Amino acid sequence: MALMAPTQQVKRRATNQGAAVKEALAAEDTFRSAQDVYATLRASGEKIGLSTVYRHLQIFVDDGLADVIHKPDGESTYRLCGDASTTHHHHLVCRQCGKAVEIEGPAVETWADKVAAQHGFSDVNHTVEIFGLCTACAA
Amino acid sequence: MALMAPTQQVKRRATNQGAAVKEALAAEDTFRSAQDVYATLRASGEKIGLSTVYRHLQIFVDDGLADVIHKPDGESTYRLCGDASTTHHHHLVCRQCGKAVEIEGPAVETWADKVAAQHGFSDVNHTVEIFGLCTACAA
DNA sequence: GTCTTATCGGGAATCATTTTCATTATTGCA
DNA sequence: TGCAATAATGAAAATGATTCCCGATAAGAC
Repeated sequence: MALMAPTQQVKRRATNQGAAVKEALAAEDTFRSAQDVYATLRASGEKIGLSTVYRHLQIFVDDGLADVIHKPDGESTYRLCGDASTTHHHHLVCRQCGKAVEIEGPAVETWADKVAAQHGFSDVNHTVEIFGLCTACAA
Repeated sequence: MALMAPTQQVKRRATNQGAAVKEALAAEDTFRSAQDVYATLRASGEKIGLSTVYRHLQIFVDDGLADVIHKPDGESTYRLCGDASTTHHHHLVCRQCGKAVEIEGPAVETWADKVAAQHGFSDVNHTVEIFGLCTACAA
């Protein structure tokens, strides 16, 4: 249940598949679903299985290399977000194309902690995502 | 895609099942899953189908009577939150038992709108949820 | 009471994600 | 460099929440 655990890279083998998934994510600054990444890789001739895509995406999250956003329809989307040392941040996401901008809101962080403390909640954690239509999709 | 659409109650028949679902939700101030509500109702002898539970929960959301929170594991949880005229608010949720406290953060609202505007995003929307362990569950 | 039709509900169908497990490929080490 | 130990892979099956289908049921109108 430990939260906020910093980087603690577990021994990990270097494989083509792992690199391919990372590349696919790195190629776009949008949040993408596992199914989407899988389809893209297969379309580009990559030899990889769906399970493997899921596995690597989860690994990136565990290692703090990627962020996840759970869309309202239940699908999980991933995006590389610097290494684990990167500051805590949130996202402004286009609900149409998934393009995301990293944003910070120091005030929000402190506010969240304060509110939680006032109600006696511990081991606090929060999610803040702003959705909208990017200029491109607004057309 | 119209957001923030205020109450526009469609003609709706009064049924035992609908009342039962609402009662089940009203009995607790926690976010509960459809499966959970269904199990509770059946356990208490209520004659109702799973589809019906889903249907009513969705209706409550559409009518602005309930709020939804999509848990990281993909499950959707519901909670009655006043009528549609109730002010926009967020939640401080216990990730263990689901107990929730309604909270407000006017500053967050304006911040979100400003950030979105700065990046040219329109039709903005946001989700802010604070998770933690309530005093009861911290034990 | 009777008719019209919204609502039910059980089961099949979806769909994303996870698990299983036999096969394959990396890495550490002799 | 060669090889054993074992992490990684992937195809198929399993899971689990949610939705769809459609004949049966019941609420509201007259």
